[in-house]
Amino acid sequence: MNLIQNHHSLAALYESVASITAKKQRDNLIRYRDQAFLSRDLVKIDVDAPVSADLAEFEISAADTEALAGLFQTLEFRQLQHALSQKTDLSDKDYQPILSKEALNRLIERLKSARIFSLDTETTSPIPMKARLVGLSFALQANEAFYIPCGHDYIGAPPQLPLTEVLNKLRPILEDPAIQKVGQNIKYDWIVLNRHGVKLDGVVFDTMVASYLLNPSKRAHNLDQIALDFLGHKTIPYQEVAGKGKNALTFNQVLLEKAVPYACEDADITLMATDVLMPQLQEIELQHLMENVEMPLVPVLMNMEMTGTCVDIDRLHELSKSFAHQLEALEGSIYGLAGEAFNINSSKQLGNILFNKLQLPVLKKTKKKTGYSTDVDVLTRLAEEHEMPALVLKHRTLSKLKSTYADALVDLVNPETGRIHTSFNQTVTATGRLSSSDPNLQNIPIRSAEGMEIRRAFVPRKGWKLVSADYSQVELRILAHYSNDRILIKAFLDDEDIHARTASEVFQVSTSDVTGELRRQAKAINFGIIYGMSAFGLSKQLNIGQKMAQTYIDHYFARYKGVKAFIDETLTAAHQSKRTSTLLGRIRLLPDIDSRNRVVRQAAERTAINTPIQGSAADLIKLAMIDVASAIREKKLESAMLLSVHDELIFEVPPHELEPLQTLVKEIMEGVWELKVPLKVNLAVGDNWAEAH
DNA sequence: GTGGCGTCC
DNA sequence: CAGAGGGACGCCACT
Repeated sequence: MNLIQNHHSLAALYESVASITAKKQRDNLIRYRDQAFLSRDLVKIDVDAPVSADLAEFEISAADTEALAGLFQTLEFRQLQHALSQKTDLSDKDYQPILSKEALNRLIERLKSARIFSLDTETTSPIPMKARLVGLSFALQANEAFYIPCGHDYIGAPPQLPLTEVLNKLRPILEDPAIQKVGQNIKYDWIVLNRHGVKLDGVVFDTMVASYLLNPSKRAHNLDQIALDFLGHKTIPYQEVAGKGKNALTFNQVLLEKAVPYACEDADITLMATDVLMPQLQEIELQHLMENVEMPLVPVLMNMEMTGTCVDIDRLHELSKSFAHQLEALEGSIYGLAGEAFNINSSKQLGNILFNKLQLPVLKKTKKKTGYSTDVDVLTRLAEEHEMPALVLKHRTLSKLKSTYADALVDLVNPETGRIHTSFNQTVTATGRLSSSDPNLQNIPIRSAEGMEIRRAFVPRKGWKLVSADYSQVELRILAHYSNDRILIKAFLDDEDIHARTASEVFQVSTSDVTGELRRQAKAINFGIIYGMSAFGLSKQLNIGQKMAQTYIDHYFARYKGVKAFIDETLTAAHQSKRTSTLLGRIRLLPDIDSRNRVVRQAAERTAINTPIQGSAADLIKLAMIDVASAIREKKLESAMLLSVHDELIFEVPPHELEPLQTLVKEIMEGVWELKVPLKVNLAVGDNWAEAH
């Protein structure tokens, strides 16, 4: 039996079901599949493995057909199916364009006296640091919304109110903290408005963030999804308005006839969704997290993104050139050993050379068993038998550094600001962490010497310094707190080297006899505990036998009895409640915790253990970011928070603020929450990110 | 669009 | 007996 776990096979399943169901049903099924996949808690069906790669030949057993039939009859499915089969119905909607001063004045009067309203911006780009404002929409009550176009410039576009005038008139409302606003992904609009000279205030709710808190495991929290999930409403597809592919229009080119209903619907749905989401947050006690953590974090992230980070473009160019030279030399050597030229970046071609031509032993297949694995593990072991694998590894490293960092970062420098503006996404990770993209500044290299050179290209503005503040062993401290483990707590109270302490306990030697090697092994054990690693995993990690690994784990739990108890209790609670939660009450649903499939169930159990630890660390750093940001504002410091990398914050600091900034950051971060062990923050200062570490 | 791989915490 | 480590993002090849 094979569990449907990915989009591809689920799609295949639906395709095959479709062949045995009516045509109409089939269309709905196919349209349904994204949603079905999304709510992993809804669809969980075992089917026989595909008999061929051809999707059409996917076979389902009688029992599975029955299970599917059951699925089709669930209320949730039928509702979604119904919603999806509907054409968007605008007949009961009152959506109006605002084209005259009089109409704008009337709208403004209503906005002034509104209890709460939603707003949405339409722009020329999905990148808020580049977007130009094209229009704004507002909704004050359900089924009614207004769109103020002020930048549609296609030939024949009707006369519109000038952007400056619109913003000047709206400014007192938008900047009034007492007038409550809601939005969908409001950080985007906040940045766009900020760049157009309007400092939004009074933002109390973001539907995207709310949807995320209710179920952080969902694939997406966009408005279309929210409309479907929470309102059973099918929204106007963006493609219908702007087209798709390379012919897609930017919103300034969209006809008003199409723009008005689309833009109005966004504001309308946002407001209606707010009414549904707010009580749901209250019901499961997420309101505190929403009001005191996630919403206050939004403008903090906005400021970080808008400030951006300075990079030394010349250095990146130099590095790219140097990498290119080294890659060329490596290619020559590798082709020589292979006896032919091939694409080293293709694991398929590389596998052919290594395992067919050179007849090296196959140590591992790829995940889907379709080919030979050539990952770092395999190549490292093969390096003992042949010269080529080591050269390929070197090639991989340099190729990665060149393409992903040296070359890509340069392209993301904003021409207006000369800096790199990452996006911090607040609604992506299942645990509560932030993620960073375009570019991802949370995975800038640090381990290898060449990687460090990339990090060296991250610099402060002229005359300033970079300061980093990182939580020391924050996850293990949280484990100590949760488990109340005697040994762990004492170790942190005494500010011991935690991995050395573990080595001493597990290997039964005095701390003075802990060698580097023992400490390394203990470190792997500590992380293994947090991640729920098995004896198999540990044995692979440490290159020891599985028996030995199991012995280590047994020794660990014999010494750290509190940790053992914590894991047992957490699992019991998870099985009982089908969820797991963090220090601040963030939740993660665990639909698979009682799965009859052992692999699936155990994965859920690891999640149940890891999420409170990883997620609580995320809670704490988010709180710290909010407090540090307000302290910087209150003390009127020039220093700016630039980045957050899971347990670390990076600041750009003028020389005269170095001392006060560091004191303040350390105090706030260490004092952000009282645990049974102290929180510890390490500070570093430098002229680039490599030095400030 | 998916799979393989590698970078980070 | 297979499958056995949490969370991300992004590049390249391939289909």
